[in-house]
Amino acid sequence: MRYRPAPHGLQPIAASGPGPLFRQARRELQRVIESGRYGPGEALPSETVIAQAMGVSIGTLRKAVDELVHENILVRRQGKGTFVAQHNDARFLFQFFHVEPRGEFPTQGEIREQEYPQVDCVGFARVRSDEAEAAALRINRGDPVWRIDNRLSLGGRAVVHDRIAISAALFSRLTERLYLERTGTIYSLYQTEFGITVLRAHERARANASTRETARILGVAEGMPMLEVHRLALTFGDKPVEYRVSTINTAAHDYVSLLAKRGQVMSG
Amino acid sequence: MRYRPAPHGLQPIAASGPGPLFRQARRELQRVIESGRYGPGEALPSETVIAQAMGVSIGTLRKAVDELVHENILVRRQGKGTFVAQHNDARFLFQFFHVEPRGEFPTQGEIREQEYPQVDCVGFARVRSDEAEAAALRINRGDPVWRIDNRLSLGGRAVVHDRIAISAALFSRLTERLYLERTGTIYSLYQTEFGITVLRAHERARANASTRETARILGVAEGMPMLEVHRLALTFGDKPVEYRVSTINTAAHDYVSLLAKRGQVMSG
DNA sequence: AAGTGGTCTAGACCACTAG
DNA sequence: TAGTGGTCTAGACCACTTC
Repeated sequence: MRYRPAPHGLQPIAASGPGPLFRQARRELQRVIESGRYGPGEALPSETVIAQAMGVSIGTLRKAVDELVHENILVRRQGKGTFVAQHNDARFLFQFFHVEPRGEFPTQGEIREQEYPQVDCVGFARVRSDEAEAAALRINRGDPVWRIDNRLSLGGRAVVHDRIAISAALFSRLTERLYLERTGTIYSLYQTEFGITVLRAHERARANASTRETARILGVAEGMPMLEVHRLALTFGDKPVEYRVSTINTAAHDYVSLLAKRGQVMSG
Repeated sequence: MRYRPAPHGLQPIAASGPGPLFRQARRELQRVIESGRYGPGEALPSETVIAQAMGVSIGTLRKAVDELVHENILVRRQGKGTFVAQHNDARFLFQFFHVEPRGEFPTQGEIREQEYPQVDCVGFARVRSDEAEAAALRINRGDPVWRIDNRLSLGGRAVVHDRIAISAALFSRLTERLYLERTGTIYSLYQTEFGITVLRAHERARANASTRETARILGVAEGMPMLEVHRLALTFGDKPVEYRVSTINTAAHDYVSLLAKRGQVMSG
């Protein structure tokens, strides 16, 4: 008979590595998830099984899972199991979209129902990366990237021009057709077709006069004050995945800072 | 002998209220903190004492404290105790200041050392609230507010014009002198002098041409694209405390979105 | 040495989901 | 009914701070 590895692929935590036990358990869990052994939307083994496989108590294992749930890597569903997070879940739709119609600040715990924008692709090309793209994606200047331009509309009005750059080496299988015929968000495409999960992002905002190109795409006058958001999306290990510049017409819309949404707070 | 209440003021959790036990414990803790029984910077009784007083196990009590720590209401210090958070702690200095010199996105876990701005007051007056101030602070239009204008400088360059509005009824004891002679941030002043702790804030950003007033204060040309951040700062119970409009010259600086800073994520 | 928060355990019981 | 995650307990031991 051939040797058969444990079907779950989980290693017992023996050599007392650095840090507390629950953090080692967390790393081991993350290792298995990154390995692709459990894909997006799949259920992990039950907590008791994992705890036994790792040789830790269930309380310790739960603390490890808590951290991964908190970082949106896992999702718990009571009575069903613990699942690898996927981007087409409703709960992640707005994790990276922060433009809303202008309005008053919400009162009390009021939750504004958000609209997801209509996306129209206005440019798709394989080009050589410019300075900013290369620096953000940590590739060499001139290395090929896919550069995708989209117009985002809310309530029928063009509000955002997105220019997306992703490494052509990393997304070599990408085609315009694959992109246009996707269902769901582009982050869902990254995850489903390329196995790349966007976990978090850096965002920096500034004001700038609209360029001719953006003015044309959004139908505004050239030189209008526009809000420019530069985003670097990261996957496991803080590896850069996507560099995106969103140019927003804030005549009737706002960019809503994330700390606004719920009683969350930095861990410091 | 006179009856003497328990010195800590904590009530046992008897009537099984709504939700799980640790959440009731959390509410009871928050109640005592809001009551002012323990002021900013003061230590709470030890976890074992609190747990006994409430009649819950230490694990349950710790879960309650975990939540309050996560929302920056409490701070744990191993070996010393659990303390009510105060705003002049170094860890809260940048919780509400998000302007940085333009630069590349940080690589890996790199931590940028931030500079705290020099603040110069350029206006202090008691005026009748305008539409936006009244709506944000949930007072009647025309109700008096303190309106404070500051110029914030980084590296010797004027970068931000802050216009702050706070209810004059809520901060009736405020004087220009008290404001000017404060040590620390204005949030520290709210907390120390008025017992009002800012816990979190809503922020919305947009681009706008600079007004004449802001142009003068910051020394830029009128009509330049400026980044405008509207912030509503809240205390316990999501009660509004301060409405602030920050107008930022983003020629050489960025507004850094909070989700950038660490692997934190919304709780959903 | 004494007191604090931090970690870890082993097990009981509850709430939810599915067949 | 069986399996999952969610809560709660009681206690042991560790790491850090202060005296």
